[in-house]
Parts: sequence; C-alpha cells; structure tokens
Amino acid sequence: MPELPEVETLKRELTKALPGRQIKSAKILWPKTIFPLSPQEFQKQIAGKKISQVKRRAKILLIDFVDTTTLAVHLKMTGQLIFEPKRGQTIRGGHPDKALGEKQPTRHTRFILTFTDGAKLFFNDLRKFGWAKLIDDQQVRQLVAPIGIEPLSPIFTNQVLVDIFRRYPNRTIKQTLLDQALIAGLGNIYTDEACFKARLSPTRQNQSLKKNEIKKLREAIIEVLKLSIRHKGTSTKDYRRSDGSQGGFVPHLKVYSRQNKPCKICGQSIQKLSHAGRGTHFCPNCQK
DNA sequence: CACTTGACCTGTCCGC
DNA sequence: TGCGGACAGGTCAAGT
Repeated sequence: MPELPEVETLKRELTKALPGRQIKSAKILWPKTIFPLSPQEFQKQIAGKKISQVKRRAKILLIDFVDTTTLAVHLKMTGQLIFEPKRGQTIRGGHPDKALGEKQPTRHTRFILTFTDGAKLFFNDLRKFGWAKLIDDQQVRQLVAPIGIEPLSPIFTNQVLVDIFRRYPNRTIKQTLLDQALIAGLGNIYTDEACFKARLSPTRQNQSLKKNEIKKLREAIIEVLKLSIRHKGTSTKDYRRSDGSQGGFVPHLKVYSRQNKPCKICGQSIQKLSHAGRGTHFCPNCQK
C-alpha cells in the first residue's frame, strides 16, 4: 500500500511528466472518488488547468496548477496513478515495454485526465477508498495542517522523536509511528521494517524506551524510507510506479509479509500478530 | 480521555 | 466446484 516511499516515488516520476501540461478533459468513472464535486463540476473546473508542480505531504500527492489550485490525491491502500504519454511517445525512451503493466484503462480505473497533447493520467483503485480533491490553496493548508513531522526532513531530530514518545508514555512504538498526526507517511510496512532495523519490538511501551533506543529507531526509520525510495517502493500487491511497473523493495523486506519465514539475521521464524488493529510482523529473537 | 471497533470496498485465499 | 468467511490496511467516525 502506498506509504511515504511509494508516494515520493510517484512525486519524482510525475514531476518529470506533468508540469507544463494542460488538462483538456476529465472522465469520471466512479464519482465518489472526486467527492464532494459532481463529475460535471469536476470536469468543468479542471478543464484548461495547467500543472505547475507536483509535491508530497505525508501520503498525499499534491498536483499544483498554475492558478494556485491543487488536485490532492490519496491512494489509500490500492490506488494507482499511471501516466501514459501520447501514442508513439515513451517517457523512459526506447520501445514500449509490455512488461511495464496492463493496458489502461483497467476495470478499476476511477477517473482519467486527458492532456492537450494527448497524454493521459489514469487513477485506478480496486477498493475505491482513495480520493482526489480539487481544492484551493486555503483548503490545501487545512488538509495538511493536522499532519505531523516529515521523517526525512532535517528538523526530524532525536529530540523531536524523544519528545513524541514522552508525550504518549502508555502507547506502543507501533501505535505511535502509525499516527499521522505525529509522524507523516509511515504505514504498516515501514513501521514494522523500522522496528526490525532498530531491533525493537513494535509492541514495546513508549515509556520503556531508553534514549539510545529512540536514537536507533530514528536512524532506522530514515534508513528504511531512503532505501525504499532508492528501490522505487514496495509492490507487495497493488502498488505501481507511474509507468505501471512494480517497485523493487520487496526483496529487501525483513519482516513485513514474511511470517513463518526465517529471519534474515538469525534464522528464527518471523512472527505475525495483531496489534494496533494491524498485522504486525517481527522477529522475537532479534527484537526486544 | 484513550483505546477499540465499524465503515468504506473488492479480490484472494482458505476450509468445508 | 462452489460457497461463506476471514483477511488485506489508511483514515475517519462512532462506540466502549
């Protein structure tokens, strides 16, 4: 599911494709995706807009227009944004690659943006939880206001994380890392992976953490996110890059979706239990 | 106030 | 083979 590294990957890829392009039309196949606008309102408002830049805040992708409005997109669990250059044109050079993905649109396509040059952007979402909101800059500020610190920003210091854990002594590490109001962009995959890298059990109580353990956790969060971004994200199932291809981080996963498989460090069996309402994966031997 | 559960959805997998 | 149910998990609202 798209978490920070996946949305960051899309941001970087779409930054190469979208700025400068102008929207010719929008086709809405599942109106709930663009709620509260009706398909007619959405189509009328977005037609003619020119994209200035693509940004990311937490797991939200922000497609800015020259007129200072924004299309804010949340992919939730199964959302995809697939960019298709106009026929005969490829974004990465060379011949069109059949391995890159299935033909667009798919049965799960919820809306399509068509640009004046013939290029298209497809929003696919199997489970229909994702959304796209066409909003002004004031509404963007309201949207991102409750979101916590970006873990890859320089102000995400040891002290910041220490303070967060001190503020919620009775929560567990996993509950804390998943809380978007505290730290932005971590989901189920990267909380489990960061805890493993820091050798800490995700179910540990915050108040039991020593300062040097929090330091290790901060470093682990940053390393795991950066490494995944380098590999263009995790495609356990639905996540796709903007060209339809899969991210390359799955072989680097140490615990997520590896229950009953041997720990890559000690060989003991990776365990899975339910915690904080999520499947939680860890090595009982390596993580304390 | 803090924590848990349900809702939103569909596809996949498992046991019978 | 088919069917029911559990499960996958981001986020918000409602319930305990």
